[in-house]
Amino acid sequence: MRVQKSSVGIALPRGRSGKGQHTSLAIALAAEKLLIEQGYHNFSMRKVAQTAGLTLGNLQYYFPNKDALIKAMLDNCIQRYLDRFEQTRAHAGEDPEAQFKAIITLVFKDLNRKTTTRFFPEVWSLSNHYGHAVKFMDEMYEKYRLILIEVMALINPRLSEHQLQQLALFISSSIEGHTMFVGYDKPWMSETDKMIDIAIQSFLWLIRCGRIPA
Amino acid sequence: MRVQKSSVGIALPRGRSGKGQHTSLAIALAAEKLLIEQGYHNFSMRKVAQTAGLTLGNLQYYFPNKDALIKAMLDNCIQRYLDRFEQTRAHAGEDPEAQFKAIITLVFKDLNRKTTTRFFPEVWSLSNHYGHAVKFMDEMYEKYRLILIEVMALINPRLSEHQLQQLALFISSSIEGHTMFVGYDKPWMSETDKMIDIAIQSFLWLIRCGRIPA
Amino acid sequence: MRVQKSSVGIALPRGRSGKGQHTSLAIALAAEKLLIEQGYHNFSMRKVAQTAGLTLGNLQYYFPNKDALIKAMLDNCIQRYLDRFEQTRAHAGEDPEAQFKAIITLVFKDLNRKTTTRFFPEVWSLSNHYGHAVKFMDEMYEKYRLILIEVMALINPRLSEHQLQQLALFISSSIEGHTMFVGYDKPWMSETDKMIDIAIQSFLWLIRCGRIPA
Amino acid sequence: MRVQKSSVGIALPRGRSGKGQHTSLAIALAAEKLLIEQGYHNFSMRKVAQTAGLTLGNLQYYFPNKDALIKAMLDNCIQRYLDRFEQTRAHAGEDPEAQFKAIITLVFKDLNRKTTTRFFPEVWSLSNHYGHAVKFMDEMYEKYRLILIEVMALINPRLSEHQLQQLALFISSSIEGHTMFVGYDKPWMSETDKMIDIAIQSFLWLIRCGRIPA
DNA sequence: AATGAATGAGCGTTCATTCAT
DNA sequence: TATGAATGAACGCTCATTCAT
Repeated sequence: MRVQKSSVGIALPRGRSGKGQHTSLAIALAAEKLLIEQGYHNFSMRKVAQTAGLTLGNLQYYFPNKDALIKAMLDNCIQRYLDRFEQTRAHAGEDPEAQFKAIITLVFKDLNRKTTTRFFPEVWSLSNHYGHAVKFMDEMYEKYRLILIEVMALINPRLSEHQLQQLALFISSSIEGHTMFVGYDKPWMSETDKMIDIAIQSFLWLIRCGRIPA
Repeated sequence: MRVQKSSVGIALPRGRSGKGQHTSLAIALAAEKLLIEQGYHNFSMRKVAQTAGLTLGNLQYYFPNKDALIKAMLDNCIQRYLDRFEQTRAHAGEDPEAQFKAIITLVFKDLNRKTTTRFFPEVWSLSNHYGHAVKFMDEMYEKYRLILIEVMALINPRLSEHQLQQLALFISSSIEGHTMFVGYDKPWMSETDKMIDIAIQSFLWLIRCGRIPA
Repeated sequence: MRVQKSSVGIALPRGRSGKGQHTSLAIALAAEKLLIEQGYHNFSMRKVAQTAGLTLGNLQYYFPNKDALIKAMLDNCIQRYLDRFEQTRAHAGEDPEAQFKAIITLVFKDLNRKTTTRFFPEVWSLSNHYGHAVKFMDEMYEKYRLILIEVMALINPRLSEHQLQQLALFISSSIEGHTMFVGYDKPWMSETDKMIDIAIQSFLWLIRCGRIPA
Repeated sequence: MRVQKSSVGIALPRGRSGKGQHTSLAIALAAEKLLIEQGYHNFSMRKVAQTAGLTLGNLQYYFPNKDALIKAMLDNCIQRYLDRFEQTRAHAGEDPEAQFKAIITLVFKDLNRKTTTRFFPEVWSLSNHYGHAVKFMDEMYEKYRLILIEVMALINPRLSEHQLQQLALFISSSIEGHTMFVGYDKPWMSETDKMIDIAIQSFLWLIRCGRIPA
């Protein structure tokens, strides 16, 4: 395997310096677009190459096999989602309850986006037979829950670490489950706001008064 | 086994008479098994044939194309899931709250089964690009919600039709969302019982006191 | 091979007695229709069975293989074309020249029919690799030429047998060649009458004054 | 061999640069050979690949589908036939009548070649269900007729454009029709010369004295 | 970095044919 | 006569991957 050398003499893997880095990113984005637009069963190296405007040979210079490409695509994706969470929380001001409401609302509204509606079910399916998707999900949802935990702890400081963990798991799972029903082009898309209402009510009730098991 | 061959010589669709009906069913089950075991991206006519112990040619005598096979598999599957709901409810006695708890518990526990954990994410993904999967989901979840609605109406008769609809949507969506987290082989599988606890608590609170939007 | 016995005790091949004979004919006609409508590259036992409203199994009871079916179809077809020639000639009255003009006109006009335009090129192509099509063509065109010869001999009795043979070959070949140009849906279809004009002129000139080689 | 690879890096269609161009041509020729040898109903990508000494995958790298291959084969073929016409005419000297005789003789003699006898009926059949074969025939025969028209106009300058068109159509159609009768391995192959005699006589008579409709 | 060429496997599908009933 | 079941081969096509340049 040929290795590119950067100007400071450190050996870099393919496509990690200068133009290559840019191309790698473009490929990851093209791959994500293709996955969303066509689904995993239409996700092929050839089509990614076409979507990215590359030749197949060149694509495979950057990502020598399909697994590597999927991994890169997921890695690129996870970061963007986490950034969104953090930003929302930062913009929601100091009141913990307002922060919580903002996050729940954000995540729910996000389900309406074609990108989210299409992307996650593919990943969930993928995670049943492709190891890296499992890792992707673990990392992503872990950080997601962490944010929820921090906010919930402010709302009700009496909750133990364990109880917070379980609440976060329940809440995040519940929201994800709406993807297939209120997502983009799904039959209950127009009911999203009402789902948010119900969700916020019941989640806040759980945080404040629920007898969450220890 | 009922034989539908009529005495007036009307042609039957393939695989609907005697031996054929049996083979058709065996194929649908083999297909389901394969989908669960290997995922949709490994779901091919050849592999279904192999799983069912048939030659490819013979499989395609029964199901002339892949769509027809998938349709048959889903149709076969939907019925079995709905039957389970009904049975559970029937066995749960007369108390509506007990019935509700039994159903929620059943559905949650069902998520632990490998079959369920693997099957549904594939269908959700499928439903983004295969029409019949959409229809399958619509029918299946509609009946599922109907059962929830009936029981909830008994628990709190003041809830309007609309409110019941929305509650059912929220509850069923929330439960489905746990598939990827407490399902078979998933990292939080052992927390299932605690999730059930939380779920039942918050769902019952919603049914009794929640200000569900109209 | 099972052999049916007729009422007089003579063994008949499949499908030659009573209902069977009728079905055999229906199959031959369905086969011809399919060939014309879809071309030889879409000509399969299955499609013939479907066109004829039979099951594949039953079709193959009458014609145990594809060759036998094609043979039957061609045999059935040849007779109908020859009958048309004879009838035309009979209806054209006593004047030989009028008879000749009538035949030429008939054959040319026949090229405009979808049936003829589509059928013959398939047979010509078939005759390059399927023995029975060669035999079909030989028989059919031989009788066709015979009719031309009889009429031409009346127009110019000085022509030798050999000369008549060659004239008939030239004339029939020339007309057949128009199939691909003035046939049904072909670019020069509307010029058919003018081609008939030219053809009759030049053919009559040849018959009367041409120095046809001996 | 000209190499078309440009220096500015513009992507070329597959098989147009260097080695690829050579392979593309070899494939087209192999395809033609197969069509002639085995007929269209035996014309498959696999057999073309085998004839050309390629793997199926590689053949489909050059021609991504069967249509593209057939198109390339026909396009390659048409040019060679037209070149022959032009050459013949050029070599026939200045006398228009001699040119005409030379062309008619060439085309007739060409029918005796296995290549021609087998190729054209396949194309005629193809043109009933494959669009590009229609285009192939239109272009090819149009140029063919154009050459005839030019020569005939010199023989009899009084003929109108329209009359020339019709004569050319009649003459070319008539000659084509002989393919199935005096072609390679056909029953009247040995009579070719006599057919040429008759054809030239009657065609020249038509050109000079025929009352060709306006 | 980038391209074009090549391989071999697998896919969904159609088909002629055989056979038991 | 007629039907349904089954086989095995072939087809057009897409694909991941490898390699030379």
